[in-house]
Amino acid sequence: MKIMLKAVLEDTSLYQPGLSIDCVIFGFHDNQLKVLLIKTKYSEKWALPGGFVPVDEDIDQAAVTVLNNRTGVKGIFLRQFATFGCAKRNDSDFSSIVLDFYGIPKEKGEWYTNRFVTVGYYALVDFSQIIPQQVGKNETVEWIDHHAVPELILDHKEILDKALETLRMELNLMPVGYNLLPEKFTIPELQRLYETILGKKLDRRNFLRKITAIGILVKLDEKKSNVAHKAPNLYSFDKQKYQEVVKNGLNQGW
Amino acid sequence: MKIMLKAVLEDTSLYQPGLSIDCVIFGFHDNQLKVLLIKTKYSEKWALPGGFVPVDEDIDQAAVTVLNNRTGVKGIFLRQFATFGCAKRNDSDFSSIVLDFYGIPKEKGEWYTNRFVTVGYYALVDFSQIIPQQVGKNETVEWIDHHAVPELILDHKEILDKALETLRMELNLMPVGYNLLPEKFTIPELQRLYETILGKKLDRRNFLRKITAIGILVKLDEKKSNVAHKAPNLYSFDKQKYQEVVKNGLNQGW
DNA sequence: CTAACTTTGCGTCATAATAACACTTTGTAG
DNA sequence: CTACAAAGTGTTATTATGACGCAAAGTTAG
Repeated sequence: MKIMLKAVLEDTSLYQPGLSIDCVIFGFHDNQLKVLLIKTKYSEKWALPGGFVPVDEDIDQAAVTVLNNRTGVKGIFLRQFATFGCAKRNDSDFSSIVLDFYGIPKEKGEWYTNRFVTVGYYALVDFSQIIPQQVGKNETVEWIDHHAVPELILDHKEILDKALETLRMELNLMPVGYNLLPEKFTIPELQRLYETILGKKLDRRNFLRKITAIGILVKLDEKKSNVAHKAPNLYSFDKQKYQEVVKNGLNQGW
Repeated sequence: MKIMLKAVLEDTSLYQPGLSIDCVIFGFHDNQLKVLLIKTKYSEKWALPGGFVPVDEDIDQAAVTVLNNRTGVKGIFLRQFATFGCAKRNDSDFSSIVLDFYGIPKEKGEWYTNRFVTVGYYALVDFSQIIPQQVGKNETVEWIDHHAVPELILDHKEILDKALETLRMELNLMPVGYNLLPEKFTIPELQRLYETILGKKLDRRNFLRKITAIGILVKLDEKKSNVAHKAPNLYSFDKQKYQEVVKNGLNQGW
């Protein structure tokens, strides 16, 4: 949220006032659902990667920019899920600390101390292809297991929770995996992804049946190597059909 | 969106800049899904009821205020569904027309001519209990069949479409009807509500089976009177169970 | 008054989707 | 070569769904 705050304050007229973007960036590694978080130097707490919205730019585009800055990857799954506008988001103590840290005088930082509303986006990215980008010297970017998320600034925890809740719900409407797994993967890996997102165990055999019934998987003539026990078969997604299903949706209740 | 624009411009520091609320208010009458729309005097086009956000107020609360102003009813179903922030929303031609109409000089109306991002909410209300409220003398408020929606200002049509799409999707996650129907209603009425929202016919007998299986209906010892043909039985919702199901959700795909 | 018609209410039946579970295969580790 | 762990491939019982049939209740047309 404070990407290039200094630069923004140089000419605040270029940015939408009182509006920010926050991204919940999910990755999958070691059977863990990871979230990309930022450790700021001006606070003990962590934060979601975020940014501001140029006045002449779509908010969706601004979210893409945030994502590119943090992950260096383009063309990934990104979806708006909610907008957060509690009045108490206006934590002037917090913004004062940030301004102090950067040595910005209060008059100049007034734009930033006003009440902010933030639009939440969540992204699904391939962990193995993303090297967290350090933006500026004053923060560290890290993948953190979603079960081990430390205290976050402001209402970022609430935003993160809502993102995960939305992702869980969207699992019923679309397949997931194309964006979170490498090109080639195994069914057990895909299953563990689902289990991790849902937070519960699934039956191996029933999972296979349901997931293949969707018609988005391509069984490769290749097995995973260097694994303990029986080598699982490798699969990849039929990108064409995958996109179709994402677009048209799965189970329609009515 | 231009409720009390004049009053707002009196002291713009009290309002969140560049941010508005737009409400898609659904009602059900004569087997038609109705939307509450505003006919403004300064344009041939219609608009969604909207408003601005006081800086010290939650956006959800601001949406409630809009709703109360328009329908005069409190405690109704209201849900945020998306935020619209296309750069082209910044239609300066449009805002100039509005300012001209109200006779507001350009300097004073600068706050309003800036680019706006709007948060979309949709509401479900009992048509029979709502008398559209006229706010100010320069606009008319009317229930309009969602199939007969005229041309709307800016991207309001897109917002309306997205609201309906969201409502359709949410039908798979929760029951609907408590907010749209009168206290007592018949199964055929409820079915027609579902059919209207979904835009397709449902089988009478299968509908009854599915809807009763949810366990939210109470069969009353009373039949609808003054109707042609066989008098249908009246039902009401078990409010307790209804709320539970809305909270916990229906079909879990996984 | 009666026959035709419309709508409601309550079923059935075949099929599809889901949950629960058993056995075999393949490779590792000791 | 034996024990073990994970993968792959079933089966079966139960439930949910979709497609219909038929009788009851009330209205309308002649």
